[in-house]
Amino acid sequence: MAEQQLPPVVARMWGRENSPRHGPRPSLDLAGIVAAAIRIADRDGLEGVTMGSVANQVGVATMSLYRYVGSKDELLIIMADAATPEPPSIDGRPWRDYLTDWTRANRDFLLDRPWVLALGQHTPPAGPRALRWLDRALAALADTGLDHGARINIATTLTGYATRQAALAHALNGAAGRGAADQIGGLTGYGEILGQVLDPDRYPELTAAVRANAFGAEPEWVDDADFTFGLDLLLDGIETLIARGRG
Amino acid sequence: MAEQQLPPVVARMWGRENSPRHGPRPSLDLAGIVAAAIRIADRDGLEGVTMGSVANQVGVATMSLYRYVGSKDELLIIMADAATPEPPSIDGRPWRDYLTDWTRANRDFLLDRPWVLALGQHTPPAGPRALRWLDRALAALADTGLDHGARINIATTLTGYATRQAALAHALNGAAGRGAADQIGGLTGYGEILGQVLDPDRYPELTAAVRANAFGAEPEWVDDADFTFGLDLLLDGIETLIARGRG
DNA sequence: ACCTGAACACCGTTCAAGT
DNA sequence: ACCTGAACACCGTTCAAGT
Repeated sequence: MAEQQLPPVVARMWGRENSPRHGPRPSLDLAGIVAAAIRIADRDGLEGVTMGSVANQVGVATMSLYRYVGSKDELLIIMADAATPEPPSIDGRPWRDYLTDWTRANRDFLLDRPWVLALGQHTPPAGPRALRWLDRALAALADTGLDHGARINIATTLTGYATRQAALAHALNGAAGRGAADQIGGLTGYGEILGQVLDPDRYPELTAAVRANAFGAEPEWVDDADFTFGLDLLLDGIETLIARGRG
Repeated sequence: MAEQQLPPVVARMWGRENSPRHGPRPSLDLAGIVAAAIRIADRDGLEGVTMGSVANQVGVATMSLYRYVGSKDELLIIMADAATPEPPSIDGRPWRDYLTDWTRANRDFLLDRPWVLALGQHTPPAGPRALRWLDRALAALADTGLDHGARINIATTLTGYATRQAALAHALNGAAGRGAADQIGGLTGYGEILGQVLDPDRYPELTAAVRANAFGAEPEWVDDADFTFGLDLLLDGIETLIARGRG
């Protein structure tokens, strides 16, 4: 009975549609459609993903897709989860080692598939893959004495960090993009743009930062050293918290 | 000469288009168009914002807008910046006090205008308002002995945290939405959904968390206590860093 | 029960014509 | 130099008709 009140998207992500199954066998399945859509997104970005292009890729009429997904929005949500890899495995490592790896893998996956970034994180994790990541982070923190709420919070904060970092790196490196957003980051040099536009009276600190070349000509300020820097900030905070709980 | 190579969006955000100015006076200006678009987004969300609806709101034909913006994408980027308030003022407060306030104000603004979340953070900050926020964060950290790179990094991490927190809170509270994404968060009870869907063997830790009621029936786990919790994690990390630099 | 052709409503953008 | 009507290409979605 409870099954019935699952939101349709969630039900579909977990293969829980009630499928009556008589009459002609379906010539497709959701997984095939989603895989095709992911292939298109990997090749052409998110704006290449069209109900038409997906149907075409799968060899079917556009309207047939509506037998398998409620709407394009639904398809996008399901795609984002299906495109997420498995989290790294723990192998008995201490929590700090593992979560460093976990967060970096999270960022790397988003750099590989930047279109997942564009899909936004407006949805609490609800797909099988997203929840695996959450589960693994909780497992890594199992022996720290932190309660479930704190552990969930930490995992959330770390994904947030990975997401932000990936978005920034992508924006600054992404000379490839066609959209208006991509004009800002690309080859032109972010620091130079700021230098041209800032009034030193209203933006004194930023002006100083630009003059100190804090935004190098190359987008080095979002490279791996910076990633580690911010991550260690977070992990130090977590370590403090654990010590406090024990002390 | 340098002015010329500003990306068009940036030039427009800072009022730097080269305006030849003869012939009939324009009956509109960018600011008016952007204000109208923001009004629509506040009322109807982002999907209410259409070149047609904006033009209508401003009393002009749809195509006239293309005299003022290069594309709809550009308009959205400019909107996001224009809708950002001024950052809180420092008033000589110590960095930790101020950055706490700064981060919370950042989140609150995004909760007020959730459509800015949907616009994504795929662009490095380039508008007058976004850069004011960055400048103020740098100012707060001026006396800490951290270099520009570190200070920029910290500001970035804190905005990332505010964004993530706002996105999550909005998703979990947002029974109001129409999209497929909003079905997951709303009234149904996020914890209940997880409970129905999780296989305890593959998701042992999450299952335990759900049983421990870590995702209360009310979405209390993204409330203010949680916000402060994660933020303090970050600030503790920063404090450690500053102390290390001085020691 | 599934697939599909035709059709609808809508939307971003271009262009040539007006003043 | 600005505004606009007409038109184009495209897209998500519905529905009734086919098998």
